[in-house]
Amino acid sequence: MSRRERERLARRAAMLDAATALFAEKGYASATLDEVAERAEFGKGTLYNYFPGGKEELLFAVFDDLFDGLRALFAEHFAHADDRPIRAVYRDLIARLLHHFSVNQAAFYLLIKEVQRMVIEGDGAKVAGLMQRRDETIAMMEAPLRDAMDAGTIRRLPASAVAHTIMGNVKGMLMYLEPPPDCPEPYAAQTSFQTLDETADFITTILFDGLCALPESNA
Amino acid sequence: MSRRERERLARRAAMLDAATALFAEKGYASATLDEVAERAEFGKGTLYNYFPGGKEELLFAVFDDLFDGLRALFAEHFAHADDRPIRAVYRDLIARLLHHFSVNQAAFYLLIKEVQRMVIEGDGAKVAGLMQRRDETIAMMEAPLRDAMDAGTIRRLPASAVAHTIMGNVKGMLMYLEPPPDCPEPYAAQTSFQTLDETADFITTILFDGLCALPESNA
DNA sequence: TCGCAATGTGACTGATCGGTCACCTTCAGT
DNA sequence: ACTGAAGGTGACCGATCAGTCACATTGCGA
Repeated sequence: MSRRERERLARRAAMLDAATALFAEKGYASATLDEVAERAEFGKGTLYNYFPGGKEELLFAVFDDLFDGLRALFAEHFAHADDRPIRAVYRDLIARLLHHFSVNQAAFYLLIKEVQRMVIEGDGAKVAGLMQRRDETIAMMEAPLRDAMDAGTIRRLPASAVAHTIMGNVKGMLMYLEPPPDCPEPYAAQTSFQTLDETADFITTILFDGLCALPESNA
Repeated sequence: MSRRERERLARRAAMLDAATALFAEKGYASATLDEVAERAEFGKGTLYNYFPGGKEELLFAVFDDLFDGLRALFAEHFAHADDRPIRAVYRDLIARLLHHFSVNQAAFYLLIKEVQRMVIEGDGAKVAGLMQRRDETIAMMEAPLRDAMDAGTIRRLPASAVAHTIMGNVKGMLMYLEPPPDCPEPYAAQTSFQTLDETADFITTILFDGLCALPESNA
């Protein structure tokens, strides 16, 4: 039982890794199962033993992995972040998210691109499930926001919209400053920020302090 | 000269319209030239008389149209917006953008989805040109921001990053509150905002006033 | 050691679709 | 009216790829 099943899980993971990388590199539509099989070092037929639903089941399994990763990040972050100032908690969360997506570029591209595509092109039930997972994940940011609103520490606004806004700005800034992957010549020069920490500060400043609230007298 | 050429332009426009709608509905990869031809009420071969580069040339022509539309919107907006308070100017711009994309959903989906896809999957030169058009377009928002920064009205931050942030938040909120197009059942309920104006206020409040700056004493 | 059940495999198939081209229609100029 | 060039057309072609299946391989139990 153990040996066999452990191997099975390892193979499944290898396939998921290959699929994740390829879907991110070439896009779901352009990646072929032959390539996935080749990269995972299995025959194509074997993919169908592990993912009978074929290419689409593979994609959803990849999504599940990505959301699990994000949820783990949120859970871990908020577990250690009690009773610190809300702005600091979210500044660090934003920095963590930037780091997470920066290390794990495949996750980043899949979440901004393929989730989007499924939402737009996919059929009802599948999309609904996907959106629900996405919203559940993002909703993990909401409770501390609500608490802070109740405590009067931050402005009262729809918490769900604020959570989506934070996530959206993380993705947006990464998009803005990492338009690669293979980055042609005339790009990348004017990115404004050198480090992910600077980027996190920028996002935090805009979202928490606002453009209008001037820091000091200013010139 | 006149009659013939006018017709030619009208046909070209009809093809572009059909392609825009179909690319937005089904995605570039899934839309077929047969469908485009059918919807435009032309034979497929005719497409190649107007767009010898085939499907890809058609896509880039569609992009050009979309960016032209956005540029016209920016130009028109800033032409009438001298010496009003910067926050009001951008609140109205955000409302206009929301309205523009809301009316012109195809433009919205293409800009968030297919431009993204080209950036990630397309080859060097094509992507560079596309990014340049996008950046030129968004850059039209920068000058008034720089002026306001120089005047000390708003916080000094990288203007390009701020402009991309504004645009990104417009797109992000539309994404958040219109996940259709065909909208399955379990969705759409929890959108937080009833009107585009409320949405514009939300974005403006977050970006200009910030979450931390409390309006009045608050409870 | 043998046999068989479980699993791996990749050549094959059917469907799809971008792009082509030989033919047809239209219409401006005479 | 006639004619020829310009432009429209859709059946066709070749390439691609998801998914299948008959066969090979593996490893466990006896």
